[in-house]
Amino acid sequence: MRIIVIEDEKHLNDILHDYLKDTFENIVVDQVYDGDDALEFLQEYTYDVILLDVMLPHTDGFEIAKTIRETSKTPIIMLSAYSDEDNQIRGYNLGIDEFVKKPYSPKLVMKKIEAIINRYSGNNPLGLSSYGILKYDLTTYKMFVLDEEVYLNPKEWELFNIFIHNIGVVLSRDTLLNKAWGYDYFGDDRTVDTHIKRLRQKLKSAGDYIKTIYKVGYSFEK
Amino acid sequence: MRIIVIEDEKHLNDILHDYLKDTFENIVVDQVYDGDDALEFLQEYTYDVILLDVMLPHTDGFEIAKTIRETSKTPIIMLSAYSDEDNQIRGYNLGIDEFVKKPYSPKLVMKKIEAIINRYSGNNPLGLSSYGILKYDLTTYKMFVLDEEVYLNPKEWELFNIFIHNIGVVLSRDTLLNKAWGYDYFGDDRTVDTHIKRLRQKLKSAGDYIKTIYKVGYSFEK
DNA sequence: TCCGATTGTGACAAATTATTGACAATTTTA
DNA sequence: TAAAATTGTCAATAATTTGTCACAATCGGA
Repeated sequence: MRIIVIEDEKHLNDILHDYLKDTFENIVVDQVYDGDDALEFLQEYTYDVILLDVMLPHTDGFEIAKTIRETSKTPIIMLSAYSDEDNQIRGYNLGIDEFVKKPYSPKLVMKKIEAIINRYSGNNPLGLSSYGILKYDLTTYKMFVLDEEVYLNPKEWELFNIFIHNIGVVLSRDTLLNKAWGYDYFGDDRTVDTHIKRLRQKLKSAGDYIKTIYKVGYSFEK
Repeated sequence: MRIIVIEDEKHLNDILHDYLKDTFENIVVDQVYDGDDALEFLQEYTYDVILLDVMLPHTDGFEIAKTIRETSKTPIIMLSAYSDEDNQIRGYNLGIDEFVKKPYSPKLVMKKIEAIINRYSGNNPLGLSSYGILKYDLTTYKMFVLDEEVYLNPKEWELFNIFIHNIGVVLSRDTLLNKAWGYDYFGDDRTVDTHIKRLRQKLKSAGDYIKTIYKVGYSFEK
C-alpha cells in the first residue's frame, strides 16, 4: 500500500506519517509539502489513498484535486481548516471522497482510510455510490447529503434514480412523467414540478444539482 | 502513439520529450525546432497529438496550426508565453484544441494530453462540439466561451442553432423571424435585432462571430 | 463630409414559465 | 379501520424571458 501526504505544515505531516506507519502494515508513505511537488509525485507513483490539505504553497488543494480527477479515481481525503460548508461542497463537487475538518484527530483519519480501502476492495457493507456531496445506495434506499442521512419517498427515489442514470441529459416533464409514472399515466405537467421541489428540498445543498432548463425541462448535474 | 513537439527552445523541447517518454508507453516522440521542419514532419507522419509552440523561427505556430487544420483534425495543444486572451482567441479560432500558458508544468501538459486522448477515443461524457472559442452541446443546452460556461435563453439557443447550421450564410431578418419564430408569427423586424444583441452579449468575445450585413441581415462566421 | 436610412442598445412592460404552499385524495401502515 | 404518510392538483406568487419602443450610434451614398 502506498499513500501520499500532501500537507505543508511539517509537524502535521509528520504526525500523519507516523500514524500511518503505526496503523498499517507494509505501507509506503510519501510526504510532500507543496502543490508542485505533489503533482510530480502523483505523476510518478500510483497511490491507494491521497491525503490532501487545502492550503498549500504554489498550487492549492482544489487545483490538485481537479487535476487528479481529470485522469484518475484514486480516493482523495481532503483536510481543511476551512470547515465551512462551501469548501466542503466545492471539494465534493470536484470528486473528492472524504472531507476532514481541522483540527482532526489522526485516529479519525486512519478510520476513514480503512473505510475507503474496504469500500474500494469490494467488501463494502453499505455499497454506497457517490456523486458530489451525495452518497447513496439505490438498492437499500439510503441517501446521505454531506454524510447526513435523509429519507426520500418512493417517487423521490424514482426521480433520483432517473436523474443519476442520466447525468447532464435534459429531460422534459413529459419524459419524466413517462419514466417515473408510466406511459399510461394521465396527469398534470405541474405534478413533476412539485416532486422536483420536494426532491430539491430533501437534497438540501445538492438541490441545485437539479437544473431547470427553461421551457424544456430539468437536468441533473453537479 | 506518435506525438510531435514543435518548440524552438531546445531545453523545453527536451523536457517535454522526456516527460512524454516517461508518461506514455509505446510512444514515439518527434522533436522539431522550427516551423519549416514541422511542416515537413507533419507532411510525412500522422500524429495523435501535436504540441505546438507559438513563437517559432521561419513559420510561427499560428501559421502551422492553420496549415494543419486545412487538411486534418489532429488535436493541437498550443503552448504560448503570450497568455493574453487575444492569442488564445486567435488560436481557438484556428481550431486548436487546448491552450496552455507558459510557464507550464509539464505534468499539466501530460494531463491535457491524456484528457484529449480520452476524449477522442470515444469515452467522452460531454459530447461537446466546438466552433472557434465556443464549445457547445445543442442537446444539453450547454455553451462555453473560452471554457467558461454561459447560459442562453430558449430564443437565443434557437438563433444560435440556426447560425451554427448556416455558417457564412447571410440570413435576412425575415428569414430569421420565420426560422426562429415560425411562419405564422406576426411581429416586428427589429425584435430580431434585440435578440441578436442579447446573443452577442452572452457570447462575449465570440459575439463578433455574428456579422451585420448592412441592409441585408446577419451572418455567422468566425 | 453631411444626411437620411439602418442598426445597436437600454429600459420597460407584457407574456410566459417555474416555484411554492395549501389542501384534498390516495395509499400505506399499524 | 383509523391514523399517518405520501402523492396529486391547483392557484397564487415569483422569476424569467420576450417584445416593443425611443434614442444613440453607425453606415454609405450623394
